[in-house]
Order: sequence, then C-alpha cells, then structure tokens
Amino acid sequence: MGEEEEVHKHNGKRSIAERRGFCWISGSMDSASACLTIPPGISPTALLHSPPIMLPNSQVSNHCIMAKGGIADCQPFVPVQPKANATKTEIHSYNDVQMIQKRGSEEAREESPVSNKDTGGDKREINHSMGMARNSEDGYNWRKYGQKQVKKKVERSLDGQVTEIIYKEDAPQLSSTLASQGDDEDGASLEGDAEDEESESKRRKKEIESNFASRAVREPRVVVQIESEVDILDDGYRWRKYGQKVVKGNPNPRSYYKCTSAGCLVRKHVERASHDLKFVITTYEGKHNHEVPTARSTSVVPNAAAANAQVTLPLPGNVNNIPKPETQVQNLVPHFDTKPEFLRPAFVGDDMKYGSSSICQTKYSAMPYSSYDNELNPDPCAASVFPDFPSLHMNLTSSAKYPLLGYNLNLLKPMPPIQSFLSGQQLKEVDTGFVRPKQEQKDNILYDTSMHINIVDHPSSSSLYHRLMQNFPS
DNA sequence: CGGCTTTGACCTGCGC
DNA sequence: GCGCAGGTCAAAGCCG
Repeated sequence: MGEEEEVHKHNGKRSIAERRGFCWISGSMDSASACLTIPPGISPTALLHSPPIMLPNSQVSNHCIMAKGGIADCQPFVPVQPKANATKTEIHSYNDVQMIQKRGSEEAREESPVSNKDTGGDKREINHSMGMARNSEDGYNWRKYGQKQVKKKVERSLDGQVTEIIYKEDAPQLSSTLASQGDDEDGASLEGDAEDEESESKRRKKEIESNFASRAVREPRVVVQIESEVDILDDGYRWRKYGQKVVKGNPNPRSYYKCTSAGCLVRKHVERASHDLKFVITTYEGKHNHEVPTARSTSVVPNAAAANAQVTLPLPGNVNNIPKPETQVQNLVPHFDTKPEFLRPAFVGDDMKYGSSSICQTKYSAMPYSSYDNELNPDPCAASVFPDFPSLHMNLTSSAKYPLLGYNLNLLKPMPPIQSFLSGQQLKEVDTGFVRPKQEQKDNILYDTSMHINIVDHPSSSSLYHRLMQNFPS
C-alpha cells in the first residue's frame, strides 16, 4: 500500500505524514520555488495525490501539513526557465508559506505573493489552530500542528530542471509554536485566573526544557535532496552504516550512518524519495567535531557499479579555518554537481555570492566525455574553472544516457524521458526497496546508465556543508 | 583480520 | 497500557 492510500485512509485521524512528523511542501512559495519543488514529470494534478517533498521534522517545533491544500496557492506549474544570466542557485524562504500557515486562509490569500487570482481562485482553508480541523476542498480534514522556519535552496539545470533541493531547518522556533498555542487558547488564557496562567506557564516551561533536552533540538538537522542515481553521496567524511529500516510511506529503505571518527556523534540517514526515486534525501544530524579524514580513497567507481558508487564531495581541510558567515548560509551541504560552485572563490569567500556560476556548466556541456574518463586524464576544465584550487580535478566517468542532476553532459546521446528512469526491473525493485545488496547492484547492468562524478578537493578548500553546520550552535 | 554491511531484536516516544 | 513507528544495537557474515 502506498503512502497516498495510507494517507487518504486516515480520514478522521492524523495523517501518516503528520504522525511521522513530516512537512509537506506543496506551494504558496514564490513562483520559482513553487514550481521547483515539483519533480520533473509530475503533473500538478498528481501533486494532489502525492507529496512533492517531505521534510523530516524536528520533534520540537512541529510543522504544518500543507500538502493537500497547497495547490491552489501555487503559481501555475510552468517549468521555470533559467534566466539568461541567472545564477544557478536560488535561495527561497518559506516565510510566505508560514504566513499562510500561521494566519487564516483569508489573510494568507491577501498577503501571500501568490494569490488565488493567479491560480484560479480555488479556495481552500488552511487552518492554523491547534486541535482544530477544517474541511478542505480535497475532502480531508487538516490540522496544523506547528510550524518551522525552513530555508530552501534549489538548483536547476540550464533547461530548468530541478537538480538539487536542500532544506535547512532554522533554529527551533519554540516561541512561535508556543505563540501559536497561545493564539489558540487565547480565550482561555486571557480569561483564566492567575493560577491557571501560572500553571500554564510552568507547563510550557517544562515543555521547552523537555524539548531542548531532545537530540532533535540539540543537533542541527539538515535535509538535502539531490537528484542522483547513486544512493550514497560521499561528503568526505567516513561513515559506518549501523542500521537500515523501511519507514512507512516509502518503499525505499532508509539507511542510517554514523560518523566513524572517534567522539563524533554526527549521524545521517539516506533514503530515496518516495515521490521521485531520482532523488536521494540525506538528513544530517549533528556537527562534526573533527576535520575531514585526509586519507580518503578517491578512486573512480566503474560504471558497472554505479548504484553503489559514491560521489565524492568537496569538503574542507580544516573546519576551524572556516570563517563563520555573518549571514545565514543557505542549505549548503554535501553537494555534488557538475558545477561545484561552492569551490569557486566567490562561493568560498562569501556565502551569498553566486556570481557567474554558469561558467563551469558551459564548459562541461561542451566537453566530450572522453575528457573525463579517469583520474589519469585530469579534467581540463578544472584548471580553468577552479584556478584557486590547483589540485582540484574532476573525474566524470560515465556512459551517461541520462542527465544526472539535470545536466546533460553527454551531448551525443538523446535524453530519454525522465519517467523512463525506472522501468522494468527497476520498477519491481521499488516494491522491495531500492537499495539492494552490493553484489546485486554491481551485477545489474541497468545501473550502468549513471554518471559518476568524483571531485577531489584541495585539502584547504572550504566546504559549504561545514559552513552551514557552523551556523548551528555547537 | 579489521572494517564494514546486514538484519532481526530491542528501545523509545507518541497517539489513542 | 497498548500498539505503532522510527531509531538504535549488536551479533553474524562478508570482503579486501
């Protein structure tokens, strides 16, 4: 049974996603991000029946279920074409979403940059009151149970395809959550006697203390969604898998990893997105208290082992040397791309400068694959694109028939429809879990279609992942 | 043989 | 208190 069915059957109860603490992001953002959250090949109508993106949630500041009622607030789902000189990285905030969540639907419609006028005027109610459920026009009852500041970074390819979506949860907004509760209880709290208020105050205080004691609050959590055919994204650190579990609503198993460095408590879990198997969702919890292991294997994985390949991501040589950005760094995490813009001086030196990020793309697109064949054949692009990182080189080994990350590097081959990504054998595997034993993966020729990117970073280069994590309190 | 993965059992939190 | 679900543990097995 799929998640959709399960959720739809919840009628009268809290949805699966809600119970799981996920937030459904469906729209109401600015026009760009509203479209960008939609995986390629998913129609707007389909979004009514499948969550486009799910964000793991903190245990403390809950999220609001937005999904089913969000479509009406979206801009038309027209693929966003990249501007001619546009940067390839866009920062979006969900503030407007939260506004809708926090306020009633009427106010939201008034104040949201996306109005119903633009979207056909489909009126839905997104109730913000805790404990209250209202009927939305999808026929289900939805109850807000919290909200949380989430920032999103969307990366797109030249053709407008979403290649990477990264979510960063801001610091828990207990105050807003509590304020929301206060709003809900305004009648009682305002009219109650002093004793009740004191009791309530103590209860809330206790709640806050309890919340902060939980790991979900102590540790920063970053969610990265990357379009990738490989399941494991090598971010430079060493991880040991300590568990695997199939979570409800996603037939793809979630793998749990711990950082192998002694004393480091950072963990992450990786899973294929249920709504689109092209996406790998990696959730990082915690902050590394050590440097990136220096002696790392940088071997290029043969094509045949694509499914088990690791994509090496650039990481810093010394976390302590990374200046803490003054501004809020957006969503920069282990990141692999054909355009490692985080390695460019502008990115390394100044968080929010996205400059001429298309340079590398252009170069890559123009490069024949033979240029990237192996480590003995250093990427000629590297020297010109990353002048500040002389030792950096990229290895792209691929028979890429598909535009991994949205970049069709193989200009000599046609791009098949995205929906063909999984078919036949692979579709069967979805039912039993996407991740299979190593040997099976290696033996499966279907995975030979992926492109491998192996970025070997200069030891002193900076990592956006680190810088992001440094924004979180230790 | 050490490091890693696998996987069933166990723990914990939450909702009812 | 019970059941469910997510997360973690740890023994067994695999692999280089």
